[in-house]
Amino acid sequence: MRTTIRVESARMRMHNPPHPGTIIKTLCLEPLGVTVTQAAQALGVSRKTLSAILNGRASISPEMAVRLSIAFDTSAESWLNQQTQYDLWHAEQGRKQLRVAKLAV
Amino acid sequence: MRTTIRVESARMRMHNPPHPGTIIKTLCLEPLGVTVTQAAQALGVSRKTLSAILNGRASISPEMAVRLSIAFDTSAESWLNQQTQYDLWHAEQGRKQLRVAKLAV
DNA sequence: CAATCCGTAACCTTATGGGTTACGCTCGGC
DNA sequence: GCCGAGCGTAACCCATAAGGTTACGGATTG
Repeated sequence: MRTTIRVESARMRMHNPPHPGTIIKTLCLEPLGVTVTQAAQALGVSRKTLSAILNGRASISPEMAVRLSIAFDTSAESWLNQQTQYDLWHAEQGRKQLRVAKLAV
Repeated sequence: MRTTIRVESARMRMHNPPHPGTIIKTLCLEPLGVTVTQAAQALGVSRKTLSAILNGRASISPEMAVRLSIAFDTSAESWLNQQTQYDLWHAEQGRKQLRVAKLAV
């Protein structure tokens, strides 16, 4: 079974997008009744690494996205895109502080 | 007659996506006749930093994506997505080496 | 009480983005 | 032929961050 994760479009996004770890917890682990320890072992990473992601203290790395895609039969792309949206939103918060000249009109 | 069947999915892309730096060079700098030095100054980064990106030795960071969006009047998201696709393709190359157990069927 | 589960601190390694400085190469104009 | 502009990049520094191991304390449960 393939799980489809729906991501809001860039234009509709006005609020802080959730950290991907939140999605993993609520849409993957809890429905399956899998503990963090079990999931970490299945993913082949330490409990600390998974815990950091679940609690928003670490990002989804490209390799982790592939691991998630295997464990939960999803697409690695969807996980990485969620991380991208999350990172982008935070980067946009500092847009006005950047001193950048326009090169194209 | 020989029939070529093309199978391509998000999970296993056939072609190595170009590094975002290639896009910047060919679609942004060259058409505008802007030198690397000029572009670096406009973007507010060092020549070394931009050069590393243009030559595929560094990634597009979220902040850099916002800088590019200002300088070239594009969307930061598109730049970051290009980087994501690039990273993902390389991460997928090591998929079989990962020891991951399935948690969902 | 004992066993789990979990967050996380402490500590280490590796990787990477970004800055500065400096070197050598190439190329075009004078 | 000389000189400056442009460029790649090495060397070196700093900060951040992912990932690992070990260990601790708190919460929950049999």
